[in-house]
Amino acid sequence: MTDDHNKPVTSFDVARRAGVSRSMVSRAFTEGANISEKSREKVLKAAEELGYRVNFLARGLQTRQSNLVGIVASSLDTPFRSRQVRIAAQEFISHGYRPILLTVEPGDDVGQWVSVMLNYNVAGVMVTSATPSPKIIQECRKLRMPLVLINRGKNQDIADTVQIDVQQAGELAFTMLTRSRAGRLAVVHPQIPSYSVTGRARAFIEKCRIENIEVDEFISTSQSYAAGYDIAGNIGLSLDHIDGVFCATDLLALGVMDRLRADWNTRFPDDLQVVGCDDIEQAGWGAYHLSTIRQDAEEQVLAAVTQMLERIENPDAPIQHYNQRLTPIFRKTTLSNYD
Amino acid sequence: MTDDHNKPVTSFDVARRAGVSRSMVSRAFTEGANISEKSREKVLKAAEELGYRVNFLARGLQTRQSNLVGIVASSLDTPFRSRQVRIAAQEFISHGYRPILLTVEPGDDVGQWVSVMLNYNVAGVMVTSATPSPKIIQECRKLRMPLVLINRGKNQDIADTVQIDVQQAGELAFTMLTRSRAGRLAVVHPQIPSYSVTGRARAFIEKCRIENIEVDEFISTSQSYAAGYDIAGNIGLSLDHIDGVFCATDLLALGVMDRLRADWNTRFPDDLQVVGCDDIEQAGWGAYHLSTIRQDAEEQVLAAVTQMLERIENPDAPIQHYNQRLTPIFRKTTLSNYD
DNA sequence: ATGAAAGCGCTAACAA
DNA sequence: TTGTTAGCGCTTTCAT
Repeated sequence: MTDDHNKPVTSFDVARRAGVSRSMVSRAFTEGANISEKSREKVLKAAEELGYRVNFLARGLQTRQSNLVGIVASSLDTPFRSRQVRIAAQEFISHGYRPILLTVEPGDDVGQWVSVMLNYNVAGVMVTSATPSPKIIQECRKLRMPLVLINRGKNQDIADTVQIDVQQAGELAFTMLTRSRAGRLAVVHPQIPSYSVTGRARAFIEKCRIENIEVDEFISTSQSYAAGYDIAGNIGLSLDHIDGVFCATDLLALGVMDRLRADWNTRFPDDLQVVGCDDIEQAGWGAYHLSTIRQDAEEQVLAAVTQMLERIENPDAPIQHYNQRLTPIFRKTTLSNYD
Repeated sequence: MTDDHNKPVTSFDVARRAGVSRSMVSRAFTEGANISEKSREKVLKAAEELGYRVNFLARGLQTRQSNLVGIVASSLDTPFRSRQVRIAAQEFISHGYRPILLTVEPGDDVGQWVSVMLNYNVAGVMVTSATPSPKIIQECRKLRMPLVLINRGKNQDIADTVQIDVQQAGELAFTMLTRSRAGRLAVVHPQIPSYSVTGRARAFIEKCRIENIEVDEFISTSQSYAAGYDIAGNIGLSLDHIDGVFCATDLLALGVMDRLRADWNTRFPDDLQVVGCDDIEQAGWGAYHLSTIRQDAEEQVLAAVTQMLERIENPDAPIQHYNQRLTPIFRKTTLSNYD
């Protein structure tokens, strides 16, 4: 305990103290290495006394692989996204990887961040935000750097992806709304296009066309609660001829409901049926009981992590696309369920 | 473009292609290095063509410092925590650091994770979850590894901290509740102790004692919405003699409100005044309009990041404690404001 | 301004 | 089972 030196302690120091070679130190800290129990204990003891810790960066340099992975995500403080990230981080960690978290801000170029990850020799990158450019995706591929995209569309089959079936989402919403009472519908979705969110709205509209049901389209400024609250100002004006609305995002739906209740005293589902999408925790809260389409974050992220681990294992395997199952959740903003 | 080799390209390859030495490549990628503009361009061009990227791990090995930092957080998918983490990540990134995110699960030992960070030569660690043991804190200190704790108490002055004044929080809640109508109060807080959450509840109770006001204590199983919803079953039974309740957490408050509305048709603030703490986004939602005590996540995290950067700069500076300002937010679950 | 050489802390191939 | 040697990819004196 007398070593208050400032110098970080290296394997060399441990080796000397334990009276062995540096290799032995390395072996003592390597799973399943060829070393006698006695030596290992000797080394571990010396290491303990010196406060030695393996430098993973140096190890990675040598083994040419790090157990770092990248997670690039936007809107991290949004319920659905934070859940995704929590699960992803947890899952990676449980597999021995350490996630570097890169948050994407509205103006950012996702590709830039993916690119930054390359500097760290990460074992792979998971992105759940805007879609990186094909160019950067190509680069990853060329560098054999595993890349998995969540809900960014199939992207010309050049990266592994996990996504919901937007078509199914749109149709499901339609069915949930019209099952009991066919009527005049509406959809609200954000202005800024996004594969998954815009996609489900488009699919919904398409389905309405096919079924010959009129549908009003309300464009919000974003996918947030506040955006829903705002746009509901317009929806309120059309309340007399709309009886069902599909909000492309739960958050949007919650905002819409609160505004409509406040300014028009709307009752759900009697005056208006509402269906959201995602199934965030808040959708189930007592103030809302929102009927929605569940996109299971856990299943989604687990699938993505699995894809990534598999690709790390085998970089040349064919591209994979995991299509996520969607589940209708009937709570109290729709009139009836499937029975 | 004909180099589809599998080998990662190194500074050596770039040097050869550019017809210079490896040192020059290094210089070309180093801010303010001694290199002519002409050479730099030459190198950059060659690098571009080869798809070269500096290996930060190797660089870190050499310079003995990495721009990695650790964030260890629990309950990442909770509104307040996810906001903290989003801001922290963003802030670190904007300062050129890359955050490694370690999520702590209920059974986990925080110290273990802090310890893991040490393997990566991180520049520092921020923890916003359970408190690491004094032992690990000491170890960090010994290794001169910057460590900043958010809302974990002052911890015997051995680590930098940012925290709210729990005393003030408790008193503020008391004042908000009793300003207009003194009465019988209650407090709900989670069973599992935590410096900040338990602290404010204790302070509230203490204040009640001092002011000679009776206070009922309800212990919830956690700080979640669901826990609030559950415990409200008990609160409902006492509704006839309670007219104000302080929930140690906004989430708890929201759960309490929903349950009380559902089962006892309680109106806020007429039947019962409620004050939460944190000021998460949902507290301001139309369904709640919860009066609360704001703990500004942005200010908090910025302060923590600043502390960390300062300590990286100067490891021997005296320990710092940042006491965060609390702001009462009067919305619609209390009868009046300060005026 | 540039190049040669040494070394960061580690692991892996090879000998013994 | 253990030690020796040679790098991993980079930066950094120190000459030139």
